[in-house]
Amino acid sequence: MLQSSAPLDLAFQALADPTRRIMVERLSQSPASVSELARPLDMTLSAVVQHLAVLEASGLVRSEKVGRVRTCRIEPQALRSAERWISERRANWERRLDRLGDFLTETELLAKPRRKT
Amino acid sequence: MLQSSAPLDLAFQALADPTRRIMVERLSQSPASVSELARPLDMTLSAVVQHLAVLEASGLVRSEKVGRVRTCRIEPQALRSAERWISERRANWERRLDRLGDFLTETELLAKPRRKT
DNA sequence: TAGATAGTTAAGTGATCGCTTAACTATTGC
DNA sequence: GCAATAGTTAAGCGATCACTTAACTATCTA
Repeated sequence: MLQSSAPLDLAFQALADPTRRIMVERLSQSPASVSELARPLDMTLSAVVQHLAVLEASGLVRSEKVGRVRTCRIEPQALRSAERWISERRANWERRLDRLGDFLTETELLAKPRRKT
Repeated sequence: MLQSSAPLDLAFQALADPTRRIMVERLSQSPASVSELARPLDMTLSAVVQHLAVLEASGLVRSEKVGRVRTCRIEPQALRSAERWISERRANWERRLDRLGDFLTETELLAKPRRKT
């Protein structure tokens, strides 16, 4: 499925890289400049800027430049969308398992009504 | 950051592809065979098998073969880990925003104690 | 047992990724 | 105004990705 770039593609793609997760982690504490984001990372500033571009394209991070400093901050809405997609699927599956459990219990009760549960 | 393949890398990587999200979506309804997973997808069975391998490597999906049919089902635990990573970061950020809000309100109250809020 | 069904595996291909180097621009402090 | 700071951009490179084709292995059914 070539070049789909739906919002969720971009968000999960962005979160798939450990460097970018470190950046998100950092930004979840407080906003930070590009150099601050780069500090703990073992790569060139250039690489960090490129990661930042991915994060911004995904909507997970927003930034604005004042003077020569670009300040980056997290955008919780995009985070929420990704989170919701997962939780809905998981919830759906778990609801189904519950119903199945109920069904099995019922069936068992009908088959051997004397057995205590 | 070459070949890190931590569990979260694999999970988000797996979820980044729309085809694989369709497969997870399908599996969140009920278990399914490889061919059933392939039915709505516009690609060869071979490609679907390869996507399935990615999903299994990520731990999001588990499968077992009986006779010539491989039945796939969702593994909610891996889904939960990914979900939790996101929700913790988001929660962290939002808690911070709340504290900031409180601080600003307080400051405002101290500065202009007469103003009603 | 022959033919259909269900899936597997390997090899190849073009596109995208994650990075580097290098050259550059804009801002700030002395 | 000059040097340091902060970030940007383009080109290039090897690795990985999402496929395809093709050849193959089981299993089931008539």
